[in-house]
Amino acid sequence: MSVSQKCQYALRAVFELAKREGSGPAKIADIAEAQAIPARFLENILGQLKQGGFVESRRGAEGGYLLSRQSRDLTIGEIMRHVDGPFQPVACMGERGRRACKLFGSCVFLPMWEKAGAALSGVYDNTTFSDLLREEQDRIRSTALCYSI
Amino acid sequence: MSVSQKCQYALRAVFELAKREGSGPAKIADIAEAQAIPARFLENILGQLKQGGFVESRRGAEGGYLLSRQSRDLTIGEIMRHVDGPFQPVACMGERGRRACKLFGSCVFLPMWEKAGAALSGVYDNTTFSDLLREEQDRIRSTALCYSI
DNA sequence: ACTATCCCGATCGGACTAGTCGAGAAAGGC
DNA sequence: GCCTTTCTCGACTAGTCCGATCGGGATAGT
Repeated sequence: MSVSQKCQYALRAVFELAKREGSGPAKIADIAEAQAIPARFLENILGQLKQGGFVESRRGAEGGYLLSRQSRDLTIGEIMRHVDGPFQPVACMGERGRRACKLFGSCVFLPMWEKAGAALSGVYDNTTFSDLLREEQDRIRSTALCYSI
Repeated sequence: MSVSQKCQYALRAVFELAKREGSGPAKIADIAEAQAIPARFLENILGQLKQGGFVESRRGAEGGYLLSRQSRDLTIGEIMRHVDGPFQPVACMGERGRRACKLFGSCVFLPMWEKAGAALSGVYDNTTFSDLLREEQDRIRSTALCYSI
């Protein structure tokens, strides 16, 4: 049910990179400040995202991180799965857990857990970072409008 | 995302009570055995369910627990909320958390978290214990059919 | 009185989460 | 060649929460 803090940071970091798409590498320190993430912790997270092939890094002066894919092809779900694991409400889903479950195959709840996991996938896999980007744009535009009135 | 072990036990316990609807009180020990729940732990859980008004108890010999409502009017979602709390993927949903969030109202992700929570509610609030009961009946019937062939 | 059963709070170990740290390696400017 | 900037990697830690257990008490039936 709940999304780990780490995962939320990861999403915010990727979102920040999406914001800066095409503006060269972004430094850890800058991302951290922009998104209110503990800088030292963000190091770990970006490392993990790099391993997953979501971001690339440039070292040395003027280095930093870049999105390796276009934000329009990058879904929230992909990042979440990579950081927090698959959308399984309970451990006894998937091959590994099913063996350990004492009620084995006959669990009445299993179909429901699967529905729930699918429901989450439905939300998270159908939201891309460019969707969020657009939403933020819209929001900024509407508040700007408010001020102008 | 994940449902606590305690909550799974709670659901199984209520399910077991639903199974025995109309057959007098069920003892902790019996429920525990039937559903593979640590008996001592189940005590806590049933106590909590009682406080929530989901079950009633009878003390002394031939005592035990009973469902206080009919299983057809009792949803999975109600039990889950009472044991694990509301369906909030992140802490910064709801009045209390929103104040603590550093990105305050301007968080791009919030609408998505709300959608996710609603998706879960959609699954869990629309499943009653009698639904599960019926599903189990169907499953038993179909395996019985298998054997007879 | 005796027994079966629920009841309540305290407690505990172990896992996991969030976060920190130090030292090192590559890239580029001078 | 040296220095600065930046990423890189693994180890480490403090705190929190979860699953589970326990002892002793209250209560109802026989």
